[in-house]
Amino acid sequence: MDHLHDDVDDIQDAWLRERPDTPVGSIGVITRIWRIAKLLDDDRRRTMARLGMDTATRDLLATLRRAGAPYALPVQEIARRCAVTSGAISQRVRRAEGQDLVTRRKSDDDGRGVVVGLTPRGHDLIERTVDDLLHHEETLLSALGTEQREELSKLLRLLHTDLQRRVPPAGG
Amino acid sequence: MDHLHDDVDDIQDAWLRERPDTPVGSIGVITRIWRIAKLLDDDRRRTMARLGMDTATRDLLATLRRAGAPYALPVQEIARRCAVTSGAISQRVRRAEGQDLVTRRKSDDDGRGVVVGLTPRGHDLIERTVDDLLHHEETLLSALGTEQREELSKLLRLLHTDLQRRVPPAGG
DNA sequence: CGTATATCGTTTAGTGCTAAAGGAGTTTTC
DNA sequence: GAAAACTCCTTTAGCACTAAACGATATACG
Repeated sequence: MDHLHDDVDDIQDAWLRERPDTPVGSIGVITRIWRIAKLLDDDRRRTMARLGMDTATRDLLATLRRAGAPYALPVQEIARRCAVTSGAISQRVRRAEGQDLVTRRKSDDDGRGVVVGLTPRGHDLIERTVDDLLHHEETLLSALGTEQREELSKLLRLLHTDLQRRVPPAGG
Repeated sequence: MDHLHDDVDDIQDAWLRERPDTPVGSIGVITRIWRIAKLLDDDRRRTMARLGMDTATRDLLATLRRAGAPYALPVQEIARRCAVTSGAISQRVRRAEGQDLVTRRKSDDDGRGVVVGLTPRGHDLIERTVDDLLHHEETLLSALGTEQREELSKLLRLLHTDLQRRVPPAGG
């Protein structure tokens, strides 16, 4: 039996009290996902600040590193993989370029296209950061046992897949 | 039959391929929560824009409305309930005050304190908005059956409760 | 072919957050 | 009961995003 109770239960109860006919069923999932995402975001921002980085740059470098050699992708593809607009990537790249972490070059195939690649400095930096972060985030989930984590992943995957169909991505 | 596969599986597989010794176990939960939160955020922003509102103002008005009569709370308490800094609330209140949706008055008990209350206009606006939004968000979860939704809520509540202990709230 | 349409990346305006600093009022302590 | 410490709210600087507008190239079509 879980006698666990959180702020989100309060929110749901409050709407039920104030407006008994309003459907409150989505709150338990949606508001909790929001709140957890915010806590994780705040935590990651601080962790990155401690390492002299920021979350946006980390996301950019990690995406390029993960792509495998030669650690380069077109802007459009980075935007898709990071789930932000191409304008956001443009800004991220400009910032990272100024710190010599990435380079831009025109695409060979397409005169409009720009390919962004990791510099050695950028490669180094992400290499030194990614393990730290993933170890740390492992501990953030220690409230959940292996089985609970798998069950949670499975349900979130189902919801994520469906929402991607339902909600148009942030335009490009 | 979970032959389901999403972008997050790709991210996890890519790290495993590129750095076999890095612990990737947290990705399936944390990255998915992030992505889902972003999709929900984008969707809510658009829904609110369509209704001539914005998500920050909605959050403020909803918090006051939910508190019940007389629909007024001190800034500090709003910040806690909305899980943002008091500086953010200060800005939200200033914007909403300009549209005659809320009022500020000095607290009787504490010369430092400020109490923010809904105006009739603010009450009206949130009343007209909240049902629409909750009905809409109900449909966003329709990929999940009743039982899955309850299981998901339960696991998220467990994680949320634990993270609130672990991660310091955004100061303020 | 040449014009219309679409796509790619960038830029800009607008929004909204955190963190940190500051002014004002309150509580604690000796 | 005065000084120190704390709390409350606001303000500011800095970051980062979306949406929309804009040039530049690429593709499609009659």
